[in-house]
Amino acid sequence: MSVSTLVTAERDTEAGTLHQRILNDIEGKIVSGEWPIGHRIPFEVDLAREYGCSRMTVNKVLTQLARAGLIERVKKSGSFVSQPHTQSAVLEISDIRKEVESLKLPYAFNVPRAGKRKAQGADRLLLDVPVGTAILDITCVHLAGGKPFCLEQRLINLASVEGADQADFTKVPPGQWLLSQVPWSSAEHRIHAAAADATTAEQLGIEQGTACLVIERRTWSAGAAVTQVRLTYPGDRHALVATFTPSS
Amino acid sequence: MSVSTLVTAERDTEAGTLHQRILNDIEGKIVSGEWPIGHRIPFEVDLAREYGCSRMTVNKVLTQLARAGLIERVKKSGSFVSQPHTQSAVLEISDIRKEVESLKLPYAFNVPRAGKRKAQGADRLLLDVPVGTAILDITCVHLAGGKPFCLEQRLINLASVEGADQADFTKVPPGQWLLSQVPWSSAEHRIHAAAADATTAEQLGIEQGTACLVIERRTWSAGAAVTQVRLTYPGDRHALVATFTPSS
DNA sequence: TCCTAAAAGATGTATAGACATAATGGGGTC
DNA sequence: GACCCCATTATGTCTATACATCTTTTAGGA
Repeated sequence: MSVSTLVTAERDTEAGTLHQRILNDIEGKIVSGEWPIGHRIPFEVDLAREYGCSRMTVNKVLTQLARAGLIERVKKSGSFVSQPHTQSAVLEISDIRKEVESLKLPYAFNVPRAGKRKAQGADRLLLDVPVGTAILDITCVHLAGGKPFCLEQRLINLASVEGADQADFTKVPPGQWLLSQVPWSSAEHRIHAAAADATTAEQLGIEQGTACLVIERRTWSAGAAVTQVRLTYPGDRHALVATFTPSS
Repeated sequence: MSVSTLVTAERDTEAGTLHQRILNDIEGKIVSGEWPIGHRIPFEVDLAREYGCSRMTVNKVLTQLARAGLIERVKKSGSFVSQPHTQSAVLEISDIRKEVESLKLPYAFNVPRAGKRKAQGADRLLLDVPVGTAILDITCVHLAGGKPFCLEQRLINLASVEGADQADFTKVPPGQWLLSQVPWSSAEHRIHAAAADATTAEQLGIEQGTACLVIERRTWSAGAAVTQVRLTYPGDRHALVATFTPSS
């Protein structure tokens, strides 16, 4: 059922390095509420004395905690336990083949539609490319155990992805191919619920109007739009799971 | 529409500190693909020479990049550009009042149901407390511009939250109160789509069967369950948005 | 009294050096 | 040739020190 799980923290309950021990210790005091929000934590030199180490070591720990958002540091004044920034969760979206295989179901996919065309005005909202840019428009149905699992509707910016027009997406699903090709990216996710329309319902083998979980992702690499994908899951059967622990 | 947006990176295109400059430089080479996945990046001593700084400075940058998942470090072998771990996104869920107010709509809420009771077997799946524990069971409807915006169904573990049984949740919504009370927490999110049942539909003023976005969150503090909440949004009207840029 | 300037106190950044740790590769031995 | 041991090498961690930077506080002068 779960798409994925991820825990950020490096949880060494039992101290490994001194760095780890100090980090866990301080984090523990914050998490437990022993040091409430707004509390000024001891100065670097005092912590250094307390743990019997140099200020540099403490400084690195505090820098890490500050980056993680647990504390805020003010020159001259000291370091303070910060208001939890709101909830932050790390959400990991693995590629769909892995997702299916982790459920111990045989994976397959088919491509009912794929074609090259010029970007139109409406595509601008999706892919962030100028009108007229050559794009690849692919629809892909992922199957788990022979039954439809997820509908993937994807646009790829041919200008920014080398060799995408030669790739054979009937052999490798586009998502997996892109993951292996495009080095790294920034991404924007949009997650919402929608009732399945007639086409979607047919392709997923569900009834029209069924509540579906829709994940739209836009990806950039070095400032240029790479791809836009819309993943539709039958909503009652699938969920995104994200586990989050402050720190790192 | 958007619940929230968060960008992790500290994007100083134009170098501030040496640390920042090296970090941006190396990250750039990875993001641009100049250093492809699996590429062994120069040794610390070589980078130190290249940037005219000490090994410690380079070491700190690489440590940070490793923590962010951009590179993997292997003793003796060197540091390598890592396979993007899959997509990771930082998802921030702010409290609902802020969410509504950021839409420039007047916020209000009402509490159709609230009561103290003992945890039953069925609650174990939700809140992770032993049967018989005293819990608070609250239903809360959040309104934006006078119209239902979100349905909140919440369980609070009275044993782990000081003063929750005295709090007046007709004045402050429970989510906001908890955020200000409980210092920090680990959380597990489950996001899925569901059709509105009769009760939900009535409370949200929508038709039965409407696709809704459901976010379930369980929160712990220092190992003890704090609260479980189920937020139901009419799906066509709301979406979660998460922006992600690699690096920390 | 009030404004300004200097001192003090905290973090920020960087260095050089030391030792620990782990993987690799190259012997040497059987 | 197979195996084990050890030197090599790159990263991991920590220290002691130095100077920069930014606030707050204090002291001084008009």
